[in-house]
Amino acid sequence: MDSTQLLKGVLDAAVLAVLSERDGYGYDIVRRLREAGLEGVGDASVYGTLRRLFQSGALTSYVLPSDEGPHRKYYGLTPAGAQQLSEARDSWKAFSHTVQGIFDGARSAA
Amino acid sequence: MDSTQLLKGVLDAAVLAVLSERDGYGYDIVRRLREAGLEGVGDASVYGTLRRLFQSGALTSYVLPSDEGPHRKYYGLTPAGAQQLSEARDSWKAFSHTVQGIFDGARSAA
DNA sequence: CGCAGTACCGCGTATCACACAGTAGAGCGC
DNA sequence: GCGCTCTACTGTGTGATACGCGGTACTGCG
Repeated sequence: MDSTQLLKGVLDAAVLAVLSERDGYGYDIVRRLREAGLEGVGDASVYGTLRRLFQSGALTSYVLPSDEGPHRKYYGLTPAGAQQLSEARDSWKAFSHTVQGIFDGARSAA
Repeated sequence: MDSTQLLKGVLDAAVLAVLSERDGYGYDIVRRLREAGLEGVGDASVYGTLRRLFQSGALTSYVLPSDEGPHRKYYGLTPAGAQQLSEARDSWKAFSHTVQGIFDGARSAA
């Protein structure tokens, strides 16, 4: 199974969710997502998502120097981002419920 | 929210699930999926999915005449298809659990 | 005969995650 | 000082796939 396709439409929300806990920068977010179970997530995917979310106004960003490497570009949720997270969460809930229902309706390989 | 993206990676499994109940033809499957809650699913998406699944060996197909319209191309699961459904179901379970965990970890716009 | 409903395709498009490669700063060993 | 590794960010091209739109074709009805 290719969870790549499953990820679509969820990565945005996952990034927003992770950032709602606390601000973070790209490299850090990748780590956090992987620790959360999205093990296969590619770094380029996350950076791309961050750019998209930022451009759509869901995120703010500010750069801070680091003591162990190049500067870090931190991202945080805007109110619009928080709302988007909320909506994504609702969508996810409805969608996952629907899909679950379809699988439950299927008789097969227990 | 665009459930289009969420659908990716799930439509295959949804079609397999619906067919595990009983064989069906394209037009019918579209209706069944919509009734199951996937309201926005496009017919072309389903036909494309059926073709793909058939070519990958997950489905068999046979044509029957209809008394109220053109012929119908019925599809049914092969053993490989049943197994793919089973795997997809497992993937879904793990994935949805992970995503749920990420949303639960987020504090936000309750 | 035209029209609606059923049934099936094909083509072009958009989105999105990913692999891969490249840039760059900081600290380490030699 | 040089190369190496780790941290950190970015750009390009590719593949998968759902969708919109349009087209074909058969049936029954007025």
